[in-house]
Amino acid sequence: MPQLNGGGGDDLGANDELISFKDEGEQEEKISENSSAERDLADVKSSLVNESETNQNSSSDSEAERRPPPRSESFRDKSRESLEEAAKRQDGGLFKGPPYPGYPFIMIPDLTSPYLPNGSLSPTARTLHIQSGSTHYSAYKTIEHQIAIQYLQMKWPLLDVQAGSLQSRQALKDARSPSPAHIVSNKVPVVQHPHHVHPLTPLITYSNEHFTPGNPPPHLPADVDPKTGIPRPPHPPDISPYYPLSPGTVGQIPHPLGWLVPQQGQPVYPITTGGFRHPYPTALTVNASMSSFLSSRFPPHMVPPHHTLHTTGIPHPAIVTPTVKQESSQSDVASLHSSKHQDSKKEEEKKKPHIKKPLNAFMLYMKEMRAKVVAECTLKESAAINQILGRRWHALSREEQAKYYELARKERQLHMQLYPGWSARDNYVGGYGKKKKRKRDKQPGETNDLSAPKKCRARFGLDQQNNWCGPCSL
DNA sequence: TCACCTTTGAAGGTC
DNA sequence: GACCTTCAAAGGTGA
Repeated sequence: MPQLNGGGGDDLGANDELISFKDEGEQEEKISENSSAERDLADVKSSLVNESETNQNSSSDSEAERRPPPRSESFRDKSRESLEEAAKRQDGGLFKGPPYPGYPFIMIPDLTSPYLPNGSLSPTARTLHIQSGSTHYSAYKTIEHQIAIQYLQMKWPLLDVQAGSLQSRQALKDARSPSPAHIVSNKVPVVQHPHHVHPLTPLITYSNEHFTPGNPPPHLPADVDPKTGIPRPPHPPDISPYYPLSPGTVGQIPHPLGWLVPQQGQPVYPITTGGFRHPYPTALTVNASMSSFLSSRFPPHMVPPHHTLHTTGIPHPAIVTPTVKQESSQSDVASLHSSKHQDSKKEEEKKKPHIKKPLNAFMLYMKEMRAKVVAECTLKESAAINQILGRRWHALSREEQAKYYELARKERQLHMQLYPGWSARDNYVGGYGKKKKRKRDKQPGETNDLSAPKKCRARFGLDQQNNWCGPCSL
């Protein structure tokens, strides 16, 4: 399988990415999850039913010989079969584009990726970005917009602001005006509440809770979150909901760089000099190409500071300040009331902000697809949803998976640039070898007797004959 | 209130 | 190198 890194020397990507598909033979996976929801669910349902049948059969020794192969292989085979069958049904003509119409990566390693192995933009890509930026320059009135767009394009090539999409450009231009487009968007219906949308990156959602939504201007139509009831700002239709144009997108925040600037009533991120706060503080600093580009293209006062912002104590949204969650009140209060400032300083130093791990490909996929699965299925239990997502993940074509691997690779790259000294071990509670919590004690390959779909079936009433859960169609 | 469940992948440690 | 462990997201569930 294609090495995503393409031998480009980038060791950030996992070498074994997509290798699992080798085990699946040469299946012609022309099916994507973009197949109709019904068909997709039917496939999932079929797989789950087969699995359940397998489990049922496993209880009978007399049928042991007729039992399908081990579960994992069984699933893969079944998955392949179901895929092939589905491919036939679809007559090969229903392949719709990837969920990111504007996605510029054609997953040919190092041929189209605008990033050099070292993570910086290649000259060609940079040129493209600049050119596209020029195009947008005519469309936007303010230079602030230009900075925002350029930065978005550089950091998140998925963002369809440069795809020449008149719709997207119009959407951006009219971001302040109400548009129902996001409602009818055919994209993955992950219209997350800003509270759940990472403000920095389209896909990583390190610490969404830092960005509680502000009150939208009265003139804006409030897209009310059905769950929370909190109004959401309209979202540009062609922009993946993961992209943080905003909690508040453009329209909600007066400042054109509002997505970079703390919203009112959000003291989490202190505003630095000039009020500029960047969600990925060092991203602009680290990326020399972008930095020089900004410096040369915009007046100094428009260019974000180049010094190490993140070292100044400005938390990245990936950072979950311990004081917010766990170690909060007690020690803080103690430090406040303590006359020993030095001790409190030491304590504060010990309280290193929790920098979350960058999301891997599957996590990125889950974040995108979860809402869709939840919408299609009555299930809301994450364990069950994750099982479905896991199956869908395996059902994805290589190309589609490659997108997420590529995204994950870039996220890791960016994360590593932002936090050079960070290690995944930093997040280990109690250090390696000391379990934070007890998880399931099962042998590799062993599954719990009560899988999530089974739980679902048990909960909603399993049709034992069909082994089918009516309410969720699984 | 919080661990658990459940998924895959990445990372780090151990042997 | 193989194997193991932990964590990343998510939200319902149960202790």
